[in-house]
Amino acid sequence: MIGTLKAYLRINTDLSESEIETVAIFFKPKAFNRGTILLSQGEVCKDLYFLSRGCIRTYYLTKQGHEKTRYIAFNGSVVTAISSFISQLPSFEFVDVLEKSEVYVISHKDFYQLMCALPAWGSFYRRLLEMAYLYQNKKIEDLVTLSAKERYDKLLREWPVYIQRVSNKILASYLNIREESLSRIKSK
Amino acid sequence: MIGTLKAYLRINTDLSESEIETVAIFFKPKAFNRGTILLSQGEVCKDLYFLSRGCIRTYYLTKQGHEKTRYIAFNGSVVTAISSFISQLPSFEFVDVLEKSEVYVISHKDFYQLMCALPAWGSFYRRLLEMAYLYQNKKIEDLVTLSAKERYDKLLREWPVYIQRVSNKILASYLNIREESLSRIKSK
DNA sequence: CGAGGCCTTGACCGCGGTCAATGCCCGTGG
DNA sequence: CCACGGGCATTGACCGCGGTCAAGGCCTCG
Repeated sequence: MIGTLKAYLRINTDLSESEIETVAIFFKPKAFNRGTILLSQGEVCKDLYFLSRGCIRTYYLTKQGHEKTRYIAFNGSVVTAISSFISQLPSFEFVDVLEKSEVYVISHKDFYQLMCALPAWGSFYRRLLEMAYLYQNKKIEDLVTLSAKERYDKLLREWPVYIQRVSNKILASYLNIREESLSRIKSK
Repeated sequence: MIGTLKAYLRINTDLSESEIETVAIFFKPKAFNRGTILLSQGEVCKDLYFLSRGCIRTYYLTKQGHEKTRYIAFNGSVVTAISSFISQLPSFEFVDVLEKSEVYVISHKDFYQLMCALPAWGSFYRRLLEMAYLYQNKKIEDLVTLSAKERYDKLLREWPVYIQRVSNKILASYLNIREESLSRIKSK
């Protein structure tokens, strides 16, 4: 539904109704099944996704081969491998699909051209960056001040949707806890 | 020296020479002694500092009353309580002076007005946000993949200036290690 | 039906946090 | 000028959180 995208733009940008129409043209609809890898480590991230339905995450691998999940996106949010999207250098992170998803994709090229054409689009990008910064900042605060159990409890309290929709394995890698420990925490 | 600021702007922005002159007018010189608190928790951050000489950091307090240092700025870099500067809400972090410092201050108001007036200033702000994001991202990666000793070794290898100029107490809070553990790590 | 992935449980142990005592350096004031 | 006090650094003893390794059960899907 293209309506979901337009509704998102209405709420999160200062674009006029006609500018929203213009912008929406650059977003192409796509659909993916669970397990699809949208971006691999080493590739340059050329796309930004608006997720209208489903669930997509980004993660990277440690030297020991463990997955670390940076971000999990649900319906109505935007997701990309930000570092690579910003720098247009090879990505250290993967992007993959956790649930059958419908997305609207905009290319890096179009995204930047819109920024020159529409000042409100530049403001929107700024807001995205600000949000991403605040998000990472919160994450660091949680990592350094909370115990594993406290991190889980907080997520359960504030964003129960994570616990409902995401497998333990991935939840654990998101909270930076080993799978086994998370299992023990859950069983109180 | 106002020259340091202009040199910084020449390198890090797309401003023309005359725009640099314009911008520089909004930066007011100030000097602070070691120990000065530039911003306390609960205050709204109204200033962004370009640090021409000295050393300034930002930190916050945990529930247990421990300091956690988010960022340490040396000569020639920019520092502010970003979260509060962005949101103009009360800051959860402090900003304080680690060494006698000379700075150039720009107010949030002037900063945002310049953004409307000069597109290149908007791009600069975007770049600052991008850098801040990448910095936080790296920090998370280090926190979740490296041991305390590895974090220290990495800092020593890549940014020895931290170890040279910053006290162990503050270094420890920056690396998220207890003071006592850092002491043990240093003595091999 | 079998295979592979996910989850759970158990036993073990090491990193790094905590608490406490002591030493050292430095600025400040009598 | 020296004595004192406070902050920082070091060292020791202790221990608990959570990581690691291993085994077993339970799904789902081909």
